[in-house]
Amino acid sequence: MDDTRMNADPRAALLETLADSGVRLTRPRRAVVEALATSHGPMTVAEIHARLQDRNVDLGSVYRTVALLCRLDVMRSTDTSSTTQRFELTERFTGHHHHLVCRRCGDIQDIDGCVLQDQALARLARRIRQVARFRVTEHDIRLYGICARCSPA
Amino acid sequence: MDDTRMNADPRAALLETLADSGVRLTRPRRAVVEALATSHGPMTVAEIHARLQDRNVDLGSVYRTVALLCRLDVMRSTDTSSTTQRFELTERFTGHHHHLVCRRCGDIQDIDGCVLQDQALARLARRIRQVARFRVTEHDIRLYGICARCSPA
DNA sequence: ATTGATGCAAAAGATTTGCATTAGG
DNA sequence: CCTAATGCAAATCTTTTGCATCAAT
Repeated sequence: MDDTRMNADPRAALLETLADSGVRLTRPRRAVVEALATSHGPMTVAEIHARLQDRNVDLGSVYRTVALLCRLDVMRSTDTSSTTQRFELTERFTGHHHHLVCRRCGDIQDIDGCVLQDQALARLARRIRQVARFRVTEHDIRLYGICARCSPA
Repeated sequence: MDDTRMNADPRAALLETLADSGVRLTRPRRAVVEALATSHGPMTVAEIHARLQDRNVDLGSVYRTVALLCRLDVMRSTDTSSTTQRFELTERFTGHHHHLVCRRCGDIQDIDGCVLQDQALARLARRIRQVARFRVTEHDIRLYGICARCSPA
């Protein structure tokens, strides 16, 4: 596990991507970018919205902003077992990382780096391509358990 | 990756678990067990229900059966990026396995076995317990890409 | 016969969408 | 000024729940 997290503060890069894409830099979009900049793991839309309390942004606009950022390949919806989607910045903004998933509260945090050997991964991908005709392009390791806040003591 | 899938047909074990738990062995429950027995990966409730077409089982009853099986630790909700939950049998019925997740259609299939070295995993878990106070109990490796059916040719 | 489970329908969440109005460029 | 984007509300989709009725034991 190496410790290179790409962007401690991806704010500038995010705003630049938005500007380059030609969309308007609106108050709701700036607000969402602010919220994302300080996240330590995938967030639900409601969580993002909650960080915008005093900014008076409509929940629907947060949904639309997240959808926009997904189209721009800036965010993606991560896997969750719950009925509520969670979104995170793509790895070009966060660096390669994996996830700690709490079985009790459902919270997900990032862990930087990767324990999979490139070599082992390549071998597996080749094998899967042969037996399942499935082309592997990315991977995620998810470690499930109980997070600090949910731990008995 | 070793190839020990625990139960080619978990049907009997499932029915036995239900019987042992003291719940009634009803028509809808038998039907759901049938559907699960032949799955090759996590399914949505709608997909399970679809396999029951002619059996005339209410969608709500499928939801309730799945919830029951989750309480009995027979199934669990797996992670998905979509807004629709997917459920799979727990590893005591399927054996340890990981997942191939299609980025295009969202379908998820199982891959038996594991590429993570026990040793590497143990080291990582220890580290995470120290730095994040998070107790790892299970893990999943997810390989994303494009499945055979979604592949151009 | 009992009572747990079902079917049906209504309710609750999460997400998406239509439309009149606002504000970014 | 022009029109993309917002706010608000209605619509949609998934999942949960209440209740009268049915069927497993």
